[in-house]
Amino acid sequence: MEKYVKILKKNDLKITSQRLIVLQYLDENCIHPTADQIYSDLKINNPSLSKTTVYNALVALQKHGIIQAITISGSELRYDIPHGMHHHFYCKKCGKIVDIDISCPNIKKMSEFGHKVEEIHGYIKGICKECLKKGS
Amino acid sequence: MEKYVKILKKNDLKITSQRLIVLQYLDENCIHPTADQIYSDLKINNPSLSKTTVYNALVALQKHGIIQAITISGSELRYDIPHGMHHHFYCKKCGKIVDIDISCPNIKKMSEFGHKVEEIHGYIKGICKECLKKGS
DNA sequence: TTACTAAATTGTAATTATTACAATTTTACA
DNA sequence: TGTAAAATTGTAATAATTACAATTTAGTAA
Ligand SMILES: [Mn+2]
Ligand SMILES: [Mn+2]
Ligand SMILES: [Zn+2]
Ligand SMILES: [Zn+2]
Repeated sequence: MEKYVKILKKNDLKITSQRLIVLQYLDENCIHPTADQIYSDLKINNPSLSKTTVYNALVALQKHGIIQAITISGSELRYDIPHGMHHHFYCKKCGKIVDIDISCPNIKKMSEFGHKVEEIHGYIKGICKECLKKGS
Repeated sequence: MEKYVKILKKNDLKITSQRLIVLQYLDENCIHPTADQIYSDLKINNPSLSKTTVYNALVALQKHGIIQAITISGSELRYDIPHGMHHHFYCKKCGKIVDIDISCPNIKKMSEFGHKVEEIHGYIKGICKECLKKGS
Protein backbone atom coordinates (compact mmCIF):
# COMPACT_ATOMS: atom_id res chain seq x y z
CA MET A 1 0.00 0.00 0.00
CA GLU A 2 2.97 2.29 0.66
CA LYS A 3 3.65 1.90 -3.05
CA TYR A 4 0.42 3.69 -3.93
CA VAL A 5 0.93 6.41 -1.32
CA LYS A 6 4.23 7.18 -3.01
CA ILE A 7 2.59 7.46 -6.42
CA LEU A 8 -0.04 9.89 -5.14
CA LYS A 9 2.54 11.97 -3.25
CA LYS A 10 4.79 12.22 -6.28
CA ASN A 11 1.84 13.68 -8.20
CA ASP A 12 0.73 16.15 -5.52
CA LEU A 13 -2.54 14.31 -5.03
CA LYS A 14 -4.04 14.17 -1.56
CA ILE A 15 -3.83 10.75 0.03
CA THR A 16 -7.29 9.28 0.51
CA SER A 17 -8.23 5.69 1.18
CA GLN A 18 -10.55 5.77 -1.81
CA ARG A 19 -7.83 6.79 -4.26
CA LEU A 20 -5.53 4.18 -2.79
CA ILE A 21 -7.93 1.29 -3.24
CA VAL A 22 -8.84 2.34 -6.77
CA LEU A 23 -5.16 2.49 -7.63
CA GLN A 24 -4.50 -0.86 -6.00
CA TYR A 25 -7.46 -2.41 -7.78
CA LEU A 26 -6.17 -1.29 -11.18
CA ASP A 27 -2.66 -2.41 -10.33
CA GLU A 28 -3.71 -5.89 -9.25
CA ASN A 29 -6.48 -6.53 -11.80
CA CYS A 30 -5.22 -6.30 -15.34
CA ILE A 31 -8.69 -6.71 -16.78
CA HIS A 32 -9.24 -3.16 -18.07
CA PRO A 33 -12.31 -2.70 -15.90
CA THR A 34 -15.09 -0.13 -16.26
CA ALA A 35 -15.76 2.45 -13.55
CA ASP A 36 -18.80 0.47 -12.54
CA GLN A 37 -16.84 -2.78 -12.27
CA ILE A 38 -14.27 -1.08 -10.04
CA TYR A 39 -17.05 0.38 -7.93
CA SER A 40 -18.98 -2.89 -7.53
CA ASP A 41 -15.92 -4.90 -6.59
CA LEU A 42 -14.57 -2.36 -4.11
CA LYS A 43 -18.00 -1.68 -2.62
CA ILE A 44 -18.01 -5.19 -1.11
CA ASN A 45 -15.21 -4.39 1.34
CA ASN A 46 -15.82 -0.63 1.40
CA PRO A 47 -19.56 -0.18 1.86
CA SER A 48 -19.35 3.59 2.25
CA LEU A 49 -17.71 4.05 -1.15
CA SER A 50 -19.62 6.23 -3.59
CA LYS A 51 -19.66 5.71 -7.33
CA THR A 52 -19.03 9.42 -7.88
CA THR A 53 -15.82 9.02 -5.89
CA VAL A 54 -14.66 6.27 -8.20
CA TYR A 55 -15.30 8.54 -11.17
CA ASN A 56 -13.52 11.42 -9.42
CA ALA A 57 -10.54 9.25 -8.52
CA LEU A 58 -10.24 7.97 -12.06
CA VAL A 59 -10.32 11.52 -13.45
CA ALA A 60 -7.65 12.66 -10.99
CA LEU A 61 -5.39 9.69 -11.68
CA GLN A 62 -5.84 10.10 -15.41
CA LYS A 63 -5.09 13.81 -15.34
CA HIS A 64 -1.69 13.01 -13.84
CA GLY A 65 -0.96 10.25 -16.34
CA ILE A 66 -1.01 7.52 -13.70
CA ILE A 67 -3.75 5.62 -15.47
CA GLN A 68 -5.23 5.76 -18.95
CA ALA A 69 -8.76 5.53 -20.29
CA ILE A 70 -9.46 3.05 -23.06
CA THR A 71 -12.30 3.85 -25.47
CA ILE A 72 -12.06 0.71 -27.57
CA SER A 73 -15.50 -0.79 -26.89
CA GLY A 74 -17.43 2.33 -27.83
CA SER A 75 -20.11 2.05 -25.18
CA GLU A 76 -18.02 2.56 -22.07
CA LEU A 77 -14.65 3.72 -20.80
CA ARG A 78 -12.26 1.17 -19.40
CA TYR A 79 -9.16 1.81 -17.36
CA ASP A 80 -5.59 0.60 -17.26
CA ILE A 81 -2.27 1.27 -15.57
CA PRO A 82 0.07 1.40 -18.56
CA HIS A 83 3.26 -0.22 -17.25
CA GLY A 84 4.88 -0.18 -20.66
CA MET A 85 3.85 0.82 -24.15
CA HIS A 86 1.28 -1.62 -25.48
CA HIS A 87 -1.78 -1.84 -27.71
CA HIS A 88 -5.16 -3.43 -27.04
CA PHE A 89 -7.19 -6.16 -28.66
CA TYR A 90 -10.98 -6.16 -28.28
CA CYS A 91 -12.96 -9.32 -28.94
CA LYS A 92 -16.26 -8.43 -30.59
CA LYS A 93 -17.77 -11.70 -29.41
CA CYS A 94 -16.93 -11.93 -25.70
CA GLY A 95 -16.03 -8.28 -25.05
CA LYS A 96 -12.66 -9.15 -23.54
CA ILE A 97 -9.79 -6.66 -23.83
CA VAL A 98 -6.26 -8.05 -23.83
CA ASP A 99 -2.87 -6.39 -23.99
CA ILE A 100 -0.92 -6.69 -27.20
CA ASP A 101 2.76 -6.18 -26.58
CA ILE A 102 3.92 -4.27 -29.58
CA SER A 103 5.52 -0.86 -29.71
CA CYS A 104 4.31 1.81 -32.08
CA PRO A 105 6.78 2.82 -34.80
CA ASN A 106 4.58 5.77 -35.68
CA ILE A 107 5.43 7.74 -32.56
CA LYS A 108 8.49 9.30 -34.18
CA LYS A 109 6.57 10.25 -37.31
CA MET A 110 3.94 12.15 -35.36
CA SER A 111 6.10 15.23 -34.77
CA GLU A 112 5.86 16.14 -38.45
CA PHE A 113 2.21 17.06 -38.15
CA GLY A 114 2.68 20.03 -35.82
CA HIS A 115 0.27 18.82 -33.16
CA LYS A 116 1.37 18.24 -29.58
CA VAL A 117 1.08 14.52 -28.90
CA GLU A 118 0.09 13.42 -25.40
CA GLU A 119 -1.33 9.91 -25.85
CA ILE A 120 -1.09 7.15 -28.41
CA HIS A 121 -3.61 4.32 -28.54
CA GLY A 122 -3.53 1.28 -30.79
CA TYR A 123 -6.79 -0.65 -30.90
CA ILE A 124 -7.24 -3.91 -32.76
CA LYS A 125 -10.68 -5.47 -33.01
CA GLY A 126 -11.75 -8.91 -34.06
CA ILE A 127 -12.45 -12.37 -32.63
CA CYS A 128 -10.16 -13.73 -29.94
CA LYS A 129 -8.32 -17.04 -30.02
CA GLU A 130 -10.71 -18.64 -27.51
CA CYS A 131 -13.89 -17.53 -29.28
CA LEU A 132 -12.48 -18.79 -32.59
CA LYS A 133 -12.01 -22.26 -31.09
CA LYS A 134 -15.50 -22.33 -29.60
CA GLY A 135 -17.12 -21.03 -32.78
CA SER A 136 -15.80 -23.70 -35.10
CA MET B 1 -26.13 9.49 -56.07
CA GLU B 2 -25.82 6.50 -58.39
CA LYS B 3 -22.46 5.99 -56.70
CA TYR B 4 -24.11 5.28 -53.38
CA VAL B 5 -26.77 3.04 -54.90
CA LYS B 6 -23.96 0.92 -56.28
CA ILE B 7 -22.27 0.64 -52.90
CA LEU B 8 -25.48 -0.52 -51.24
CA LYS B 9 -26.26 -3.00 -54.03
CA LYS B 10 -22.79 -4.49 -53.89
CA ASN B 11 -23.36 -5.18 -50.19
CA ASP B 12 -26.85 -6.65 -50.55
CA LEU B 13 -28.37 -3.78 -48.63
CA LYS B 14 -31.81 -2.56 -49.60
CA ILE B 15 -31.80 0.81 -51.32
CA THR B 16 -33.53 3.41 -49.19
CA SER B 17 -33.35 7.17 -49.48
CA GLN B 18 -32.33 7.37 -45.82
CA ARG B 19 -29.31 5.12 -46.27
CA LEU B 20 -28.34 7.02 -49.39
CA ILE B 21 -28.33 10.43 -47.75
CA VAL B 22 -26.43 9.14 -44.70
CA LEU B 23 -23.83 7.63 -47.00
CA GLN B 24 -23.63 10.80 -49.08
CA TYR B 25 -23.31 12.91 -45.97
CA LEU B 26 -20.37 10.87 -44.68
CA ASP B 27 -18.75 10.86 -48.10
CA GLU B 28 -18.99 14.64 -48.53
CA ASN B 29 -18.31 15.71 -44.95
CA CYS B 30 -14.95 14.50 -43.72
CA ILE B 31 -15.59 15.78 -40.21
CA HIS B 32 -16.06 12.47 -38.42
CA PRO B 33 -19.56 13.44 -37.28
CA THR B 34 -21.64 11.91 -34.50
CA ALA B 35 -24.96 10.21 -35.21
CA ASP B 36 -26.71 13.25 -33.79
CA GLN B 37 -24.76 15.63 -36.02
CA ILE B 38 -25.68 13.59 -39.09
CA TYR B 39 -29.30 13.54 -37.99
CA SER B 40 -29.53 17.26 -37.29
CA ASP B 41 -27.94 18.27 -40.57
CA LEU B 42 -29.99 15.88 -42.70
CA LYS B 43 -33.20 16.66 -40.85
CA ILE B 44 -33.20 20.16 -42.35
CA ASN B 45 -33.85 18.90 -45.88
CA ASN B 46 -35.48 15.63 -44.81
CA PRO B 47 -38.01 16.56 -42.13
CA SER B 48 -39.47 13.05 -41.91
CA LEU B 49 -36.11 11.51 -41.01
CA SER B 50 -35.99 9.71 -37.68
CA LYS B 51 -32.95 9.56 -35.45
CA THR B 52 -33.43 5.81 -34.99
CA THR B 53 -33.12 5.44 -38.75
CA VAL B 54 -29.79 7.22 -38.69
CA TYR B 55 -28.60 4.82 -36.00
CA ASN B 56 -29.94 1.85 -37.95
CA ALA B 57 -28.33 3.02 -41.18
CA LEU B 58 -25.00 3.51 -39.44
CA VAL B 59 -25.15 0.02 -37.93
CA ALA B 60 -25.99 -1.52 -41.31
CA LEU B 61 -23.25 0.36 -43.14
CA GLN B 62 -20.76 -0.51 -40.45
CA LYS B 63 -21.65 -4.19 -40.44
CA HIS B 64 -20.70 -4.32 -44.12
CA GLY B 65 -17.46 -2.45 -43.63
CA ILE B 66 -18.61 0.54 -45.67
CA ILE B 67 -18.08 2.93 -42.78
CA GLN B 68 -16.24 2.73 -39.48
CA ALA B 69 -17.02 3.88 -35.97
CA ILE B 70 -14.42 5.95 -34.16
CA THR B 71 -14.35 5.74 -30.36
CA ILE B 72 -11.55 8.22 -29.79
CA SER B 73 -13.42 10.87 -27.80
CA GLY B 74 -14.76 8.47 -25.20
CA SER B 75 -18.17 10.05 -24.78
CA GLU B 76 -19.64 9.40 -28.21
CA LEU B 77 -19.19 7.43 -31.40
CA ARG B 78 -18.13 9.24 -34.53
CA TYR B 79 -18.25 7.96 -38.07
CA ASP B 80 -16.01 7.90 -41.09
CA ILE B 81 -15.75 6.48 -44.59
CA PRO B 82 -12.23 5.05 -44.57
CA HIS B 83 -10.99 5.70 -48.09
CA GLY B 84 -7.49 4.53 -47.28
CA MET B 85 -5.70 3.35 -44.19
CA HIS B 86 -5.23 6.23 -41.79
CA HIS B 87 -5.07 7.09 -38.11
CA HIS B 88 -6.85 9.82 -36.16
CA PHE B 89 -5.75 12.76 -34.06
CA TYR B 90 -8.09 14.07 -31.36
CA CYS B 91 -7.56 17.57 -29.95
CA LYS B 92 -8.33 17.57 -26.24
CA LYS B 93 -8.96 21.32 -26.35
CA CYS B 94 -11.31 21.87 -29.29
CA GLY B 95 -12.56 18.30 -29.75
CA LYS B 96 -11.65 18.23 -33.43
CA ILE B 97 -10.73 14.92 -35.07
CA VAL B 98 -8.39 15.01 -38.05
CA ASP B 99 -7.01 12.30 -40.28
CA ILE B 100 -3.37 11.36 -39.91
CA ASP B 101 -2.06 9.78 -43.06
CA ILE B 102 0.23 7.09 -41.82
CA SER B 103 0.02 3.38 -42.38
CA CYS B 104 0.33 0.90 -39.54
CA PRO B 105 3.41 -1.33 -39.67
CA ASN B 106 1.91 -3.47 -36.91
CA ILE B 107 -0.73 -5.04 -39.13
CA LYS B 108 1.67 -7.76 -40.27
CA LYS B 109 2.75 -8.56 -36.72
CA MET B 110 -0.81 -9.08 -35.53
CA SER B 111 -1.15 -12.56 -37.03
CA GLU B 112 1.25 -13.96 -34.44
CA PHE B 113 -1.25 -13.52 -31.66
CA GLY B 114 -3.78 -16.05 -32.92
CA HIS B 115 -6.73 -13.67 -32.87
CA LYS B 116 -8.73 -12.89 -35.99
CA VAL B 117 -8.14 -9.23 -36.82
CA GLU B 118 -11.01 -7.27 -38.36
CA GLU B 119 -10.22 -3.64 -37.58
CA ILE B 120 -7.18 -1.60 -36.68
CA HIS B 121 -7.48 1.85 -35.14
CA GLY B 122 -4.67 4.27 -34.34
CA TYR B 123 -5.69 7.13 -32.06
CA ILE B 124 -3.37 9.97 -31.15
CA LYS B 125 -4.49 12.53 -28.60
CA GLY B 126 -3.08 15.92 -27.71
CA ILE B 127 -3.38 19.59 -28.63
CA CYS B 128 -3.79 20.53 -32.27
CA LYS B 129 -1.65 22.99 -34.21
CA GLU B 130 -4.33 25.69 -34.17
CA CYS B 131 -5.01 25.43 -30.44
CA LEU B 132 -1.27 25.55 -29.74
CA LYS B 133 -1.04 28.86 -31.62
CA LYS B 134 -4.03 30.37 -29.81
CA GLY B 135 -2.89 29.19 -26.39
CA SER B 136 0.55 30.82 -26.47
C1' DT C 1 -2.70 18.64 19.72
C1' DT C 2 -5.93 21.68 17.99
C1' DA C 3 -8.05 24.67 14.73
C1' DC C 4 -8.61 26.04 10.14
C1' DT C 5 -9.16 25.85 5.09
C1' DA C 6 -9.20 23.82 0.88
C1' DA C 7 -10.15 19.72 -1.23
C1' DA C 8 -12.42 15.19 -1.39
C1' DT C 9 -16.38 12.28 -0.59
C1' DT C 10 -21.20 11.17 -0.64
C1' DG C 11 -25.92 10.62 -2.32
C1' DT C 12 -29.12 12.14 -5.29
C1' DA C 13 -30.76 14.19 -9.37
C1' DA C 14 -29.97 15.52 -14.15
C1' DT C 15 -28.11 14.74 -18.57
C1' DT C 16 -27.17 12.41 -22.78
C1' DA C 17 -25.98 8.80 -26.05
C1' DT C 18 -27.83 4.72 -27.39
C1' DT C 19 -31.22 0.87 -27.62
C1' DA C 20 -35.88 -1.43 -27.54
C1' DC C 21 -40.13 -1.87 -29.49
C1' DA C 22 -44.60 -1.83 -31.88
C1' DA C 23 -47.10 0.36 -35.60
C1' DT C 24 -46.66 1.88 -40.23
C1' DT C 25 -44.45 2.24 -44.62
C1' DT C 26 -41.47 0.78 -48.21
C1' DT C 27 -38.49 -2.28 -50.96
C1' DA C 28 -37.49 -6.22 -53.81
C1' DC C 29 -39.24 -9.62 -56.45
C1' DA C 30 -42.47 -12.77 -58.62
C1' DT D 1 -49.83 -5.45 -59.18
C1' DG D 2 -49.60 -8.31 -54.98
C1' DT D 3 -46.97 -10.05 -51.31
C1' DA D 4 -43.59 -10.88 -47.58
C1' DA D 5 -39.69 -9.39 -45.50
C1' DA D 6 -37.22 -5.59 -44.18
C1' DA D 7 -36.79 -0.65 -43.09
C1' DT D 8 -38.57 3.53 -41.02
C1' DT D 9 -40.79 6.16 -37.42
C1' DG D 10 -41.85 7.95 -32.90
C1' DT D 11 -41.83 7.11 -28.36
C1' DA D 12 -40.28 5.05 -24.27
C1' DA D 13 -36.57 2.71 -21.73
C1' DT D 14 -31.78 2.04 -20.53
C1' DA D 15 -27.29 2.99 -18.91
C1' DA D 16 -22.98 5.62 -18.58
C1' DT D 17 -21.55 9.81 -17.07
C1' DT D 18 -21.86 14.46 -14.94
C1' DA D 19 -23.67 18.21 -11.82
C1' DC D 20 -24.31 19.71 -7.44
C1' DA D 21 -24.92 20.79 -2.51
C1' DA D 22 -24.13 18.97 2.06
C1' DT D 23 -20.85 16.60 4.84
C1' DT D 24 -16.41 14.82 5.89
C1' DT D 25 -11.50 14.61 5.62
C1' DA D 26 -6.47 15.79 4.65
C1' DG D 27 -2.84 18.80 5.14
C1' DT D 28 -0.83 22.40 7.61
C1' DA D 29 0.46 25.79 10.83
C1' DA D 30 -0.24 27.86 15.38
MN1 LIG E 1 -3.63 -2.55 -21.15
MN1 LIG F 1 -10.89 9.49 -40.77
ZN1 LIG G 1 -13.59 -13.59 -27.35
ZN1 LIG H 1 -7.66 22.00 -31.14
